Amino acid sequence: MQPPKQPTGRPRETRVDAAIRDAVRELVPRVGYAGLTMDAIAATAGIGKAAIYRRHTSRGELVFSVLVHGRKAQPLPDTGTLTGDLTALANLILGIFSDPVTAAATPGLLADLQQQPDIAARFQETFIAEERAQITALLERAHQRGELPVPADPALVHAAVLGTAYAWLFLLAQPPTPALASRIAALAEAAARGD
Amino acid sequence: MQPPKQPTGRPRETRVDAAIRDAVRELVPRVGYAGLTMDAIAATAGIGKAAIYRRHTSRGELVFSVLVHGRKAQPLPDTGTLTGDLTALANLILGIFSDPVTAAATPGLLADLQQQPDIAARFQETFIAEERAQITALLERAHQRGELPVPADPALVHAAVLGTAYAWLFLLAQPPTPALASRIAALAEAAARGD
Amino acid sequence: MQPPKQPTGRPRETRVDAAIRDAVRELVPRVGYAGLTMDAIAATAGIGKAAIYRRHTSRGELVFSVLVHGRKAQPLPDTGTLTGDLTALANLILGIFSDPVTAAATPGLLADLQQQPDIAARFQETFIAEERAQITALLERAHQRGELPVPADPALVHAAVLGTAYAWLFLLAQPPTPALASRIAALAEAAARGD
Amino acid sequence: MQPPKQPTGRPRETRVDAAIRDAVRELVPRVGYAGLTMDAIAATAGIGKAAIYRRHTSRGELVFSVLVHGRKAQPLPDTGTLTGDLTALANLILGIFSDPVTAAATPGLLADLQQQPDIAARFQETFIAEERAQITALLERAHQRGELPVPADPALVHAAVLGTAYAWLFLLAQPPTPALASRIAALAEAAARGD
DNA sequence: CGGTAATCGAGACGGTACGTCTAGTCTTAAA
DNA sequence: TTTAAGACTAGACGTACCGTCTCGATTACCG
Repeated sequence: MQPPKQPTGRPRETRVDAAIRDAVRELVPRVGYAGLTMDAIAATAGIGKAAIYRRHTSRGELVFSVLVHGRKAQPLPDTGTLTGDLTALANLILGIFSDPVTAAATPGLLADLQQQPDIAARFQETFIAEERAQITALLERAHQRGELPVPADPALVHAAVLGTAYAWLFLLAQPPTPALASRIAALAEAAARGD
Repeated sequence: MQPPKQPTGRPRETRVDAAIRDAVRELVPRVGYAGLTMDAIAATAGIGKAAIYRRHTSRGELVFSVLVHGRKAQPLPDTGTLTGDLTALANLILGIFSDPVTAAATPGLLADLQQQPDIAARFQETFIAEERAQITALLERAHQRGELPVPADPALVHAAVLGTAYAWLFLLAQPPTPALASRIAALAEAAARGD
Repeated sequence: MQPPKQPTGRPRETRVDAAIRDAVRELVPRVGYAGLTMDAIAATAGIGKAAIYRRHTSRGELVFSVLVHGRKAQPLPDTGTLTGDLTALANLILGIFSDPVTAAATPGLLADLQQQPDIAARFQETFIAEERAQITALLERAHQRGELPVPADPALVHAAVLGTAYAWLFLLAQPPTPALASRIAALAEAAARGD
Repeated sequence: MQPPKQPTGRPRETRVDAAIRDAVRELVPRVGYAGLTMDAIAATAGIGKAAIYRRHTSRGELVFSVLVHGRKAQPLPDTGTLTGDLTALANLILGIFSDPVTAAATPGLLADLQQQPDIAARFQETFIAEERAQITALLERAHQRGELPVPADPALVHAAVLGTAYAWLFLLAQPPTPALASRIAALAEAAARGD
């Protein structure tokens, strides 16, 4: 473990980080992920491009950091039933995907992950791992309550909830219905029971 | 009914279409969707760029035409049971996603669909609509056999099968397991039963 | 000398040659020499590009043929005096350069000559050689009349008349004045006398 | 009087201007004006195309700037006689036209002037105006010495010297002879005397 | 309080792909 | 063999973007 390197020189301005974040959030819904350019971000934020590259290594890493890494973890409530917990999870995921900024950026972000292993790893370690921990916990609670006779596979439940929501919105391009979360929860519960 | 427009001038060469298709199939797994350039396609195919742009309006439309539209429809067998039919469907979808060319291109292609409504529409009308028809048919057969007391929602089954497979491979980045198809089929069956 | 090769098949249509010539003459003043494209010529003439290339080897050769080679030789009158003959010559050259089509095409044509030795040779053998013959003849007549004690150098007279007119119009970009021809004739006469 | 516009950002590098100039001078004699491409200039200069377009609006403007505008004015000596001054002028002009770079570029450059009024104006204001000033001065000196009873027309002398040299080299495609300069001077002197 | 060092906005830099355009060739069916 | 129509290869065009670098000015800490 290296010593925390005493910083010298002029300190970075928090204002710049905020301006970058705001500029990305403003631009992504308007021009899309593919139309997002570093020059436009810098111009919108009123900063220089060097200030961005001092904080982020590439455009993909920038968008990832702003949209995924910068997201505050949303805790899931313990509703007391497996169905309730899974419905809350499905609602949470649908909420994330329905946010205009996330919706516009997600497919492009996933495309970038294919080519950039380091960002893909961070995606797994943060967003995916956090969700997985929540799922593992709620399945464990259900197992302890006796709702699940055998321990469920968290990966399959994860894929079922996340994938069905993603496919509904981005592959089938259908608007979310009020009942969607509970229907996703139902099929995820079936996946958990393994029947 | 439009008149069959008498073609004049030199007809387009089938050889060029084939060369484009082969070049894309060769390049995509090697350089990825983002690294695919029109110049490289033209050079690899041994043709001029104008010949590509005469046939395709954009890189996204080109890859879509080659990989999605050019795909021959694969019929699903009637296995006689809902479980068997859904397992065959899951296997078919996993097979498509596991093809090296498709796997390398799919996330990038889906990202492009967000920005290009015309291609998105063609994606819905071809790939999605064909799959939907197959799903609708197999659910109808199951209903007639009495396996499904009430008619199932094809859209939810579709999202469940397609999305879970997609999430497993591209979001969770896990290798497919031998049991994956049958487990996807099981949760899709639960979605079909609506329980 | 090869036999005059008996032509077989469909004979070439004179109409096509005329259409090409008219199209070039129409387009050159409008779009300039640099803006002249083979497609535009073919479209304007209502013919196919192959019909042009069957008659001309390149764009430069086409414009040369139409504008220089296709020009009917204009005979100079024998005015009886050196001054009169040279003034007629200067008027002839100024007239050629003042024609809208020739004016728009000449600088571009000369630029092409630098790169295409075969066309440059034809330019020398036709336009330049014809003018040179006229100049040689009028100088010879003046010598015989006693106006020129010693034979003059036709090349210098040629350069003086042709060059001064060209420079006035295309290098100095000045409009021709009524007296210009006689003033050019005067300096050419000085060049002929060698004083 | 406009404010001296405070420059911000990274200043342009002199090195780039020099590299562009050198590349053009190297390429023009080798490939000709028509064969000169922006890509080749950028590659030869070892710079990006954007650096060229940041400085020059078109190929014509680039070559003009490098070859005409970048030329250092060559002063004419006061030889004390009209003949001597005109011979020096003719030698100067023949020298410019005989430079391999200028010779290869001049006809193409003049062709471009026909289509680009802004460059044509700069050509008049720099190259032509400088020469005209020199000619006006030497004619004035001759008038004051009594060599010219009436003031001569600088434009005609200009056209005579410049045009005869141009025609000799580029229209008649003849190699310059040792006596050429003095013969051009003689006919220009006749033009000055107006006889 | 003056020096050191990293920051800031601005924008030029090399490199590369884009989609368009042109030249000159070739291929069709019809004449 | 010609015709009109138009597809073909090859390659330059001028624009746009990425990620880096350079400028003068600014802002903290350290001695």
